[in-house]
Amino acid sequence: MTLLLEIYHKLYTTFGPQHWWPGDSSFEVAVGAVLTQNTNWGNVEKAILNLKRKGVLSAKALHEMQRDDLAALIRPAGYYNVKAGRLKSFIAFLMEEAHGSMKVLKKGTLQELRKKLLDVNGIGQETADSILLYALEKPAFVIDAYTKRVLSRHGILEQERSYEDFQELFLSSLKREVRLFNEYHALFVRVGKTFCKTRNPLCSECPLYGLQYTHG
DNA sequence: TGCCAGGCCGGGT
DNA sequence: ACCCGGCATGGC
Repeated sequence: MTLLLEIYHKLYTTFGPQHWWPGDSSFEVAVGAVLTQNTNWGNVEKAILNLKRKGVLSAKALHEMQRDDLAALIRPAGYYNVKAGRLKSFIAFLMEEAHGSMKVLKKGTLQELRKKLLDVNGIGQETADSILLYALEKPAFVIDAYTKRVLSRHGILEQERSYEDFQELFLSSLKREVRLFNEYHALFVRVGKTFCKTRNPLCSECPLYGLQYTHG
């Protein structure tokens, strides 16, 4: 068994299924992906709840809304002016590309959609992959701060390495399945939150403790 | 109370 | 090709 698969099994055994991504629709998932940029998920939930209460959690409604009005609603998510612009950029793309329909957008291929998403202002690699995986159900492996931190703390790949380097690690050794990629990334967030906080050094409580030490 | 949270952009070197 | 400042709220 490969190292990456072994890590997956250890995490899954410890934490069980994570049931990601929280959201009632693929559109909501995509909105959440933008709002959660460098932001606590709890704050994102408050922002999304505001949109739901106003009845504007749809491409059409948000497309027609003024940027500043949207900003006021998503205020709890932080960076609200920036994120209001980013949401409107994404929605303008969705309207242009798929008449505002996530279902229509889903018809594209992973590579084609990834390239187009990266051209949208405010969508970088992690957000693009999150939308691809969790909203559009394409096998894109999401690399985030937790993934990098957990892997680097266990001596598998240095934190300074690029997004592509980390992603290649997974793509080259795992079967490209949505179900696996979904659960795996969610498990990294889980283990990161539980045992791998920014401040804490490598901790012996972690299910991955003692896995592999190539340095440190 | 300061630090942190499921990044990204634009300008500078 | 990197490096950095800016963007902001809420919870512990």
